[in-house]
Amino acid sequence: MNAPLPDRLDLIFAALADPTRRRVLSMLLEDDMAVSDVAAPFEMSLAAISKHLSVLAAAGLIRQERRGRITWCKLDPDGMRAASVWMQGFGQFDPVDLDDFERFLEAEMQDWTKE
Amino acid sequence: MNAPLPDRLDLIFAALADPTRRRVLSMLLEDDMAVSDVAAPFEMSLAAISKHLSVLAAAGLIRQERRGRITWCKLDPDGMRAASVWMQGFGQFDPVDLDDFERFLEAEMQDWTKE
DNA sequence: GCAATGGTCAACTGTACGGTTGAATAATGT
DNA sequence: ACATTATTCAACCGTACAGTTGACCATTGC
Repeated sequence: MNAPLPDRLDLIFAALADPTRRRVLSMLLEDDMAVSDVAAPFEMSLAAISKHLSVLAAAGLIRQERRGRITWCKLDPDGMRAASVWMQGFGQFDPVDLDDFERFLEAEMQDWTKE
Repeated sequence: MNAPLPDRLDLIFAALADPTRRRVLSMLLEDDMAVSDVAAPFEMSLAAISKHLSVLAAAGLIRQERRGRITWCKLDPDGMRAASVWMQGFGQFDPVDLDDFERFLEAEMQDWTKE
């Protein structure tokens, strides 16, 4: 069930390469959500979002738990941490600047709403 | 010239999603290299590696500097750091464990030589 | 039971990607 | 000048991916 790490990194980074999926992750950072609720703010079909969620789940970035007829989506930080640790080795081991992170998130927000 | 951040993250994560390119980055972590030297340990054509290097350069993960007839490839930690910072926000802000990183690199190494 | 809601599956489309080969460009060595 | 080395370019191939639509389960409400 646990794929070799390089393959897992393939899945994780490929999953993160899509802006829609990154935006979904940011949404889940605030709260667990049902699939429909995740899909609501997007302009694409529910099926498309469902696929994106499958990609994120396969990468170990989220976990989906079906309860009744709704499927809850929950962030799974373990997948992300694996990739993050891998990447840290290239950044000259600088301490992480959380202010930077907030600015980045803001920049993404602006992009979603600008169009 | 500086693309909006989400687009940059697209490029960065997409570049990292390929195991060949991650392996190239690990090689460059040890030393700057000419294109041919980068290509040597791989079983694919030089042109293929050249393309991979272009992808990495476009993502801001490496920088290529042509001197004479050889093109030197050098790791550019800035691109990676941008993505790393973005990711840290999802990992519960845990401190980075460099021992983990070394184990990960080893795992990748094993995979390259296994076959 | 029946209709509505929540989500996935299947088939299709267009486009991007990883790889190949062969020719082209440019700098070096003799 | 000429051959060699270093690298890219161009055209092409197969496959994977993001999106669509429509049919297909489940589960809940009346």
